Amino acid sequence: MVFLYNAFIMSSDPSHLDAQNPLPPAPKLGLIHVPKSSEVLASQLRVHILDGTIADGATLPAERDLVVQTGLSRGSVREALRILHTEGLITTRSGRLGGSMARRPGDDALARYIGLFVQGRGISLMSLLQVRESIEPSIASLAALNRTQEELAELAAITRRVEGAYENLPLYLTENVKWHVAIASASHNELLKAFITAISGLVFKASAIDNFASEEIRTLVIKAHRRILQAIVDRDAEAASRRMARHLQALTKQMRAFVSAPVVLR
Amino acid sequence: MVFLYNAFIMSSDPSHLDAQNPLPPAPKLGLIHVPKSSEVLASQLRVHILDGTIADGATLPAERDLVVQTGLSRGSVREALRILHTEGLITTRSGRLGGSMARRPGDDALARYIGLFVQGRGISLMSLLQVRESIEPSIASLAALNRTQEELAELAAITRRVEGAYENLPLYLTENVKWHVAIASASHNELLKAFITAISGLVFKASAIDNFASEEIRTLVIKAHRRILQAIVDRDAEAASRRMARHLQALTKQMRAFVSAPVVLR
DNA sequence: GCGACTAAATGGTCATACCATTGACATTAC
DNA sequence: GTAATGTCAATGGTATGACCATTTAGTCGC
Repeated sequence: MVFLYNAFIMSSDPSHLDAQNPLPPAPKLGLIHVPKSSEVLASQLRVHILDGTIADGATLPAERDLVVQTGLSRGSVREALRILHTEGLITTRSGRLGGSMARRPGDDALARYIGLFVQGRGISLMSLLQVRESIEPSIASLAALNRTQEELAELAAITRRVEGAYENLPLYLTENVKWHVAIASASHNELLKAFITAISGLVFKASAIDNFASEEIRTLVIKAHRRILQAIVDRDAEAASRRMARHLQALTKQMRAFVSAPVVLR
Repeated sequence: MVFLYNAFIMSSDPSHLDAQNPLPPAPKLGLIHVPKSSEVLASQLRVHILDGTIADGATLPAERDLVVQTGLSRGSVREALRILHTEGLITTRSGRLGGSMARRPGDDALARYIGLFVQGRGISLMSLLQVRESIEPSIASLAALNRTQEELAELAAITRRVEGAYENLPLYLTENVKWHVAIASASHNELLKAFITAISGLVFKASAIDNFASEEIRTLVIKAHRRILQAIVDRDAEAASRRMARHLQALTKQMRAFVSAPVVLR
């Protein structure tokens, strides 16, 4: 950047002009964004983490090593690491054998940012439920097509756990979230799974405040779960999608009263 | 933290024991996570930005002011600001009247993290197309229900622009993305809009590399756009959803050949 | 009035020192 | 021998102070 600046000064200096060779017409220059040193370093490391050059779980050089490798100050190096940490691309530990460890972006990181978006924009619970109704029928459909035998066993297990938690409302709600995530896992679409993990978590947090899941509702939910599971067992994608859609419509109907307020997170 | 540590030392010191009053059974202690000072500051500021105490566009105190207000070092303050910047919650400018300006999380920030997730996890184009097919029919349906008169005009305009770019492939592709985003805007669901903005952008980047949009395909796309738009004009949610689903299925079919490779971003 | 210069405010970077945490290794007590 | 204990080195966390770079308000000269 310093170089660019000096070059500009020089080219503006008339003493450098040669009357026989006037300057060529000034090239059109766009806005120049001068990146911060920490951002440059973060970008380089990010590329290597994302493309696997730095494998998942591998440790990055120590901060002081990065200082000598890059020629930057320790503060700049630390800011770069802080960027990557915020992006969920590294974790950091103190102490001997400490350091920064690379990791692939996970559902949790994405869920966190979706949460920031929802809270910061004041997204209503209604909108959240619309999103859920949009994507979860497809998830059920994909799960019916793609589920493995192991996932089927896991789905049966979590379905039973939801039923077993019938009397224990907090447990029931958390198991319920896990049920939806388990279906998403069986869809074998990681992005949809990440979305539904985030959405379900947010709906849970928002609805756990005014706990609205009456016994009657819980009974209906359990019946719906069984029917959806059966469709997935039968590899009946169409039925899985349809039943999931009905299930969510029924739930949304029950939540109408709370639905206009923006989502509040604990 | 220092206090906790000292207290623990003291309670281990036998000279403090009273034979008549033996220590009560040790209370169960969980893992203690000691947050970094920068994270504490970032959390506090984040809350205020998200809940609007620091309004959108308001400028935060200067770094040196935060130093005196918080008692932290400038490095820690800067790391906190770097966290918020990475989260998309502030922008920063140098110079007099510079500083950090609060802003609500936007589609761009969320799209960026979805991009990180997709690239870092090696999500395939097929998966991306599945997500698009999951959510965009619902978006079309909501758009049919919620569109305003102004949005209708905008939709007609962008539809014409796509048609006008028929011969200009790069322009055609970017206008095509805008068409999908415009539909999402009309749905009045900000989260779905953010999702489709991200997904469309990723599909665009991935497919712009092997440009596969033949003339034949473009002709079909334009016809489909018109029919979807008509359903939205007619407030026919069911038709809008159905036509969008068919449209996307047709597109996906055309992309089959490329679909197994992971998404590569430019 | 208008341009050029100056000064001040602010973020960006660097260097250095020291504290805090953690785990390997040696030492000691039994 | 083995387990408890202590020591020390590696590493991240924090603080200070200085200076550079960028941007704009204000001032001066014409």
